[in-house]
Amino acid sequence: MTLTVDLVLLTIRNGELQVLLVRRGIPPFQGEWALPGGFVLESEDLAEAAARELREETGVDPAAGHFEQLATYGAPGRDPRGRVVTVAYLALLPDLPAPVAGSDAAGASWRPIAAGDPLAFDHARILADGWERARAKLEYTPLATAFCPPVFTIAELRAVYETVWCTKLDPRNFHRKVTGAENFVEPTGESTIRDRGRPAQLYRRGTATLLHPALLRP
Amino acid sequence: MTLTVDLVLLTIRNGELQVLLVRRGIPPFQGEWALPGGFVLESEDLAEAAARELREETGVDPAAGHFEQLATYGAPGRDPRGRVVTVAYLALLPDLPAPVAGSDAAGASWRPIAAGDPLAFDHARILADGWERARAKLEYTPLATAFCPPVFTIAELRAVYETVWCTKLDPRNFHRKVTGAENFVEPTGESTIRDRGRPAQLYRRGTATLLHPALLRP
DNA sequence: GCTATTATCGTCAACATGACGCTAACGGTG
DNA sequence: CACCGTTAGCGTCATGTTGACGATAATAGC
Repeated sequence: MTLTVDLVLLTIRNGELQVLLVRRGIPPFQGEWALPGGFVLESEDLAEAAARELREETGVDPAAGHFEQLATYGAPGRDPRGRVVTVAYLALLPDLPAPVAGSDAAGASWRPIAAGDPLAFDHARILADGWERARAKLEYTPLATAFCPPVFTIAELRAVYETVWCTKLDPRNFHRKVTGAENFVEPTGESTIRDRGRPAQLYRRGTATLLHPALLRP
Repeated sequence: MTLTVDLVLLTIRNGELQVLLVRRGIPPFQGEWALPGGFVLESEDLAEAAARELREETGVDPAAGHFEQLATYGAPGRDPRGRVVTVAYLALLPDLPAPVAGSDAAGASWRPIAAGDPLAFDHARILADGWERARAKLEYTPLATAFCPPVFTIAELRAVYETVWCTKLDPRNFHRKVTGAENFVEPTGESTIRDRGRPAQLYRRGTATLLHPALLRP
């Protein structure tokens, strides 16, 4: 029985939801895209193994965004080489200035999730589950901020929702909802100009862990 | 690397939330309560292994209630005998007329979850996670019906919520909410007398898989 | 200045919710 | 059979949230 961890790393770049994929260097599925992952060592916890892989493959500090266990996949035929069970972890990360360089898998790159690249093993299913988990968590938790840098505008936060949900949201209602929710975001007092138009206030993450009431998908 | 499945089987009996526990016959933790579970066979999927254990330990058909993967636990020291990773499954079951008899584990019995029995391994944590999952799922899915027999009254459904959430709900508002939600429950046309008082209509599960809007905990 | 653009505040109707009054329909009791 | 305790189910009302959208503010570019 072989146990691995696989990572669904999501981020938002260029206004698209992207996922970190690696090109497989060895069979099976050689040359195809796959989720990054690796073996669980004898002495480490599952979350540790996932965090280690995250650092190795991307140089990213797991504390930068959000990190949670997604699900475990163990269908008998999922790896042609034998019985491999994998514990999938989901991470939501801000667009990182120091990405994949200098890391283990030079073949790793951010790919638009909507591109629908064919994936090795059952990774398409794992990715779909991760995306759905992310969509759901945006509804009832303030985790959208995990996609944002430490300081951000309400419009940037709204773009996260619009990107993950593939919808458009009313800027005025969104602003009211987010600034009205207890401890979702807190103002820094600063303001900035990101695009054209009136300067926007800057916010940082609040202390809330749940959104009450939820911000439901349209 | 040893892989097992453990089961968090919840049901409501005598107006209490109860969990199926077994007395361990062998060390470690001999004589203590533990969640039922067993090894995953080479040829079976994880959900299959969990369903097989469910049948073996309780004689219950997994289709009777609701069944889902909960999470995976693999801290290095969680089993003193060596590295054992366990995939936990959660089942919500109606109060079954033909329970544990004639099954594998004669030592299995339903225990009130509130009793706070000390559990072997990290099973207290797994049970707590399962209970919390159940509480959360009642909010935004119609899964409360999984605790009910095929036909039930609104008051019985309300008792499920009150038991799992440890609260009291207003019978009138609950009735309005449940009967007003699309496809949560559908009337059978029959009515019955369960306690004292006016006879109640009988309902069966509807086809909905999500509750919209949610039924939030007070 | 003037315009395009974005941020933020306000307004209003529709809807959902919590609190609670009221009537209906039973069983039990004198 | 009248009466009462009990539970089911309907209606009402004040309150809070949401969606749609008008209005104003503050910037860049021309």
